[in-house]
Formats: sequence, C-alpha cells, structure tokens
Amino acid sequence: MTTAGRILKTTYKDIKADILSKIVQGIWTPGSLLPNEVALAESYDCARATVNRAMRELAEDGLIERKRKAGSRVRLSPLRQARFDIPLVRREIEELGAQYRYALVKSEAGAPPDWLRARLQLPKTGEVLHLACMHYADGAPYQFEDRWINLTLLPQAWEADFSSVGPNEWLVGQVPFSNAEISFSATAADKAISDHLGCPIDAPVFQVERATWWNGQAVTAVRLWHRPGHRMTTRY
Amino acid sequence: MTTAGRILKTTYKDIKADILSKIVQGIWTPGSLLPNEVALAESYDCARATVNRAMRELAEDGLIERKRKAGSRVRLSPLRQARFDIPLVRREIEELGAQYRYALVKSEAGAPPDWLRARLQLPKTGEVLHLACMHYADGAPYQFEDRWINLTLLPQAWEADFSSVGPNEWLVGQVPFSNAEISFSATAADKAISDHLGCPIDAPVFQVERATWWNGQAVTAVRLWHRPGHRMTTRY
DNA sequence: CAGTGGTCTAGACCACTGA
DNA sequence: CAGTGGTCTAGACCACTGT
Repeated sequence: MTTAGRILKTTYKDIKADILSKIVQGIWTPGSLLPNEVALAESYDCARATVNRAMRELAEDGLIERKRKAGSRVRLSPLRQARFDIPLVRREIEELGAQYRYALVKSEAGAPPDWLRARLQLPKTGEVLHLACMHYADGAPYQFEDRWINLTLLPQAWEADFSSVGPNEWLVGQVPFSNAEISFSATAADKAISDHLGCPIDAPVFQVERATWWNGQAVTAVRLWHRPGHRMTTRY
Repeated sequence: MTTAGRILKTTYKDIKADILSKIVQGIWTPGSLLPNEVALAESYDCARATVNRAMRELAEDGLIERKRKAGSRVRLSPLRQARFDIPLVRREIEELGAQYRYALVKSEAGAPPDWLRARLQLPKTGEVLHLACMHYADGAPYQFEDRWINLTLLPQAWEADFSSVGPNEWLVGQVPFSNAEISFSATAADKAISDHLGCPIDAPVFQVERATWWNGQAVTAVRLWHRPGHRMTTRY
C-alpha cells in the first residue's frame, strides 16, 4: 500500500531509532526474536538494504545479536562498551582551557632492559632511546611520561630534538599508523613520580601503559602517570 | 574492461585492507587526498557502494576524514580511540577461569544524601536503596561495590533479594537499555575498602564510577573498587 | 554551482547454520 | 536443506559545502 502524500523516505536512521525505542520501551524484550529483514522492509516500506544497514549498526552498537538462519534477537544483557578517545596530552590540556607546557627531563640511548625486551619482543641486539618528560597545565604538573623508543626501527629518533617537541607528537609524524595495547591501573607514586608531579610518595596515581607496533615491530612503549585526582570519563 | 577469468569479486574488506596498507606503507601520507569514490570504484572494478562501505568504515575507525565536495583525506594524526567492553563482574571473573562468588554486605533504604541527589538530578522526594556488595574470584576479594538504586523509578527493588543476585545482574533484567556515564580513576583505600578487599589502608585502588539513566531518569549509581594491581586492558 | 559523499532501490547471488 | 543475514550491483537522487 503506497501512501500518496508521502514526502520523505524512511531512512535507516528512522528504522534504527524505531527499533531502539521498541527495545527501550520493552516492546521487544531481551532475548526475543525480531522480524527478519524482508518482513521489516515490508513493514517500513523500504528496501531490504535499508533495513540491513539499520540492523547491522544496532548489532555493532551491541543491542542485538544476528545469526544467519537463526535471525536477530535483542541481546539478553546489552553488551555495553565504552569508547575513549586517546588524545595527545597537548590537546587534552588545551581542551581544558589551560596553557600547555612541555619539558624534557631526561634522554639517554642504550640497550633495553630485559623486561622491556620481553614486553616488546625486541631482537637481541639494538638500542632504545629512553626519555622522561613532563607535561604541565597552566604551570601545574599534569602528567609524567616515561618512554622508550625503538631506535632500530626509528633511527631518525637519534637526531630528533625532544627538548621542544614531545615524543608523542613527534612519533605521530613518523609512524602513520600502528597497533597498540593500552592498559589502565592505579599505582602508588614512587620517588621520581612524586617529585615530578608534586605529590606525596605513595599517593595513588592513575597510570596508563601503552605499547605500539608497526607491521609487527615494536615502535614504542610508554608509561604515563597523571596528577592525583585525575579522571578519565566517557558516556555511552 | 571486464576480465573474463575473474572468479572472485572485490569485497569491501579487500578495499579496506588495500587502502589501509597504502596508509600504513606511507604511500598515502597523513593529510593527502584520496581518489574519490567513483575513481576508486573504477580502479577496483566494483560498484561505488562497495567503495563507499569501505571508506565509511575507515572513517568510523578514525583513519580518514570525509567531507562532501572536499573529498577524503588521511587523518593528520589518526584519531585513536579504544573500546572497552563493560562486563558483568561475574563474567569478568569467570573468563579469568576463576570461581565467582557474591556476597551482600549491606542493604538499606532511605533518603539519598545530597551529593547523590545532585549527581543524579533526583527529585526532592523519593527514596533510594543503598547496597554494599563483594565479588570474589576463587575466594579472594576481587571487587567491592557501593551502589544506589532509585526506588522511585524501580519500586520492584524493594522486594528484590540482593543476597543471592548481585544488583548489576538484577538491574540488567529490569532496565532493557540505558544511558551511562562512566569514569576511571585511582584512589586510596579507605577503612571500608581496605577491610573488604583485604589491602592496607591508603593502598592505591582502581576505581570505576558509573551512573545510568533511562528515559532521562536516574536509574542507579555505583562505585566499584578493584583489588590492588587490577588492570583494564584493551587493544586497538 | 559543481563536485563529492550520503543514501536509497530493486534485484541478485552467496555463506552460513539451525532444524 | 531451507531460511536468514551478508554482500554486491547499477543506477538514481539528494545534501552539503568549497570555490
């Protein structure tokens, strides 16, 4: 049945919103089977591809589960996932409306310690650059950075001037894309951290560890410690 | 020009992989303009829709930026984002291969404290249920939970038996979907936390705070403290 | 205002998998 | 083996936006 006066087509967003609201309202409860794509296309009076896109995105968003032949079901417990942007410190600070300042604390090249070699699966020979840096927001300590760079993979790092540009920003320009593993935890400030962040020894600090690879080779590993009270927040 | 002997079609995944590799290899460098969809469709010998899907996903993944009329460019600094699954504690523990055990520590209803009222934008009247719970992995303390449930929105909670089922699992069955704000930080264990987690007072613990809403009304707020040494890890 | 991406269509074939 | 989602196509119209 075609409605003569219809002006606007049904978009995949309309369909997403409609299905979402049916789930939120409890009309389609967790575990229940949704109509198949052909049936939905009929009821929304649109092409199957349009329904498919709506359903595919709902599945990506973790709201429904889809299986060939078995159909689509509302997830029993909606798979919740949160997304975090991994910002450059500079941007993070500037977006707080604060003045960013960077300082190089230490820089030395040499053979990697064993734990780093194991962590990054580094070859037996080859040197790494070890840097320590501070990032300030409006003059106050914001983040302390302990970084290792694989000099075998990035020999340019020998000549880079890390006293003016932070290693993160420098790396972004060198390695177009990389795979990374990131982890968050709480740790107690040791002497170095407490000195640099200006907090008591053993103060609880939020710690970020990240290791990145490019084409299977380790690029860099870093540990970041945030000033006490730091929070990482997101909505979903 | 049609290739007679071609067996397999070019899929959008092939195209994604090919473009990704061109970016990784540095053939298309950050900031550079990619061919438009029509041109790519020709060069891959496929429909524009196929190219479109590949490019759209690359954009979602944060690798390229797309603008009408302006075309698609490799992002200057690839927008990196990490996704975390927000698991039920039970599953988190079971996936570690450990035995899960739950215990209710405290349960009492009453008027919400002011900070909670402000945090959740609760109305002036109405009560909340305040629970404290422990989650164990193989008998060892894993997570301590401090939770508030909006009894105005969820009066069923009056009758729920939280001595056998954790509030998170119970809530999942009551509220099909919700919006949430989540944040992570490091904090020092207070008396209650150290007692329950069996760690020294002032030990650094990883803290998760989450508040959730359904149709604009506050459902629940929770603070979770993990045993010392806990890490939250992901790859991207 | 013209070029680019955004979306929809109607149809087709295929891959997977539950019954 | 039959039903469902996964994907591709060729074409079309439209929305946005830089020039």
